[in-house]
Amino acid sequence: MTPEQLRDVIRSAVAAAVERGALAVAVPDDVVVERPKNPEHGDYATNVALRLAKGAGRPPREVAELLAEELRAHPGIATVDVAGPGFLNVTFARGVLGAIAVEAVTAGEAYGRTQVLAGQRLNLEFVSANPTGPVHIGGTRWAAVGDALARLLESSGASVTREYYFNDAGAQIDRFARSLQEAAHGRPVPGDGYAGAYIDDIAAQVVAAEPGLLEKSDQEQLAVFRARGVELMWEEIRSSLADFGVRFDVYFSERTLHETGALEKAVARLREQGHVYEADGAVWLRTTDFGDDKDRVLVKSDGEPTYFAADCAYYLDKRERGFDRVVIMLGADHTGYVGRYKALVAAMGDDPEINLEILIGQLVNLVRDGQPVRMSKRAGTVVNLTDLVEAVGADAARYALARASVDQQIDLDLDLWSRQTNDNPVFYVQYAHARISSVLRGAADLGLALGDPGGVDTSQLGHPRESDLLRAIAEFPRVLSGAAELRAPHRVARYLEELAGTYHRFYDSCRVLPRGDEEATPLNTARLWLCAATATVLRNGLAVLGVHAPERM
RNA sequence: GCGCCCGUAGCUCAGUGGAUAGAGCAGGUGCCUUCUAAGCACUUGGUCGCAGGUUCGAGUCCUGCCGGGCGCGCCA
Repeated sequence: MTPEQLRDVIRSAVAAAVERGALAVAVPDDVVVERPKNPEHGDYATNVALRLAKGAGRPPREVAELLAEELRAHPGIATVDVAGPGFLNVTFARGVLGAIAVEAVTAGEAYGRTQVLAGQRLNLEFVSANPTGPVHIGGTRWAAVGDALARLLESSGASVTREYYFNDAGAQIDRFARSLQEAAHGRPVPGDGYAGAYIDDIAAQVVAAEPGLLEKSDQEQLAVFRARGVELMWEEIRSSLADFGVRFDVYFSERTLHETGALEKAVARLREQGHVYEADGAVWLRTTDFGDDKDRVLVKSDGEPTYFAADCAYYLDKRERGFDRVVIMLGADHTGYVGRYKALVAAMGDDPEINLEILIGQLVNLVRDGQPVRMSKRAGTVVNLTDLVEAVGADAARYALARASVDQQIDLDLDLWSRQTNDNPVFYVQYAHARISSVLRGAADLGLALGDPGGVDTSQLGHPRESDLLRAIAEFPRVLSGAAELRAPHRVARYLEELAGTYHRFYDSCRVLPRGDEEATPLNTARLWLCAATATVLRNGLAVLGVHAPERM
């Protein structure tokens, strides 16, 4: 029996008590079933009696006793105790918990998937780094977290489009092109330009591809550096993300918004809605009508559209593609955008509480020798995605970035991570998987197979460490759906660390394979299923985080 | 000044109103002739920033204060 099934059983017990007139309450839709920390509190506990007591006008313990009586009649439940202020502590009958191992193995890759977000069409935008340089450390965090979130949402039944918005228009592209041009001529880059080895590198590639370029007119040179430079930078970004295991469904170019008249269309729509006005020679959106701090300029007095105007057009485009909700991940340095973005959605006639979700993540600080690393583009001390992957490997990098809450600033110690030792919890988790793989190989060598699911005697699994492991495995679907709803991929990582620990402790006290020339017993087979189930969950969980589950370490 | 995030063990951090607040690392003591010791057991370490409030119950919710980070352009 899974916790979800127990929840239904408890709800039925409440309904039955109401039915026979023993309890006068509304049957709750949601019943909380939790895994008690203290093993003396049974396999599962519920606070349902505490919650119903007030409505029933009776002491919690009395309500608990009533429900306990109903629950005891269930064949899968061995004991029900009323404890403390009115908790119900439930212990399953022997073998009932063990069935979870069979369920996990049988479901395989599907174990943990739910339909809690079924029917939701989501557009998830993340990274969206400008093509004027490599993906920096902050963008790398969003790559790791955003990709994990996308997988998490999908595992809960949502339909997700991963999107990258790519700012290939505007002044920063002009500065980028100018920087390339100066570098190609061996001149120092302009003060407001971009510097670094990658600029020299791309400049050289552009020149190599366009013989005679440096003899052409200034305007012609700039045009070529702009077009080819962005293209090359773009390829580098995409390939570094691909090496990181992150792919997007849509790469959306800002330039296309300018070229297709989408900006004008968006401004026209906002004007129709009556939220646009002109002042000081500029065109404004009255975002203050929707809670923003101040109104925002759409078209500057020089006639040029603002970045915000492109945002409006981009939102309109997403909206017309039929998404229920537009989710955008931004760094903490973009917190100021939330207000205006909500306002633009409202001004378009949509509901920002329903159609928009902005996830703000805190920044990543780098630390070396316990001292903060001052990053400077000009000094070339920027650490980017590729540097991080080279230093610690993609698995460790992704795991490290995804295991922290996005609300938490990360201090990434470069020395620590480049040591690549077991300071890194990813090894702890991966090691558990490798260890299980080794046991399963050993079983195969002995001619031991899992066999038919119906042939397993799950009642063999009664050791406390076995029960711990089964309960941990049973949590997985709830961990995934909870993490998806809370947009908190780090919960998956933390859960996997706990599961790995639970397995290591099981392994330490429960021998899986028969020793020497012993005959295999039903207990060996049952434990083999338990191992396989654990491996399934570790694989599925690591897959959500985009981290490999090695068979050997 | 205003807005958002954070403050939990020596360090880095978990903790969706539940019972005795946890993990990894660091420190100490043990455990490999048999399934991977990248492991396990035991152990040291806490006024959950401070003060009020809400309730059967608060690290978690509310208010105020203290401390740290980020943001408040006709930049992108």
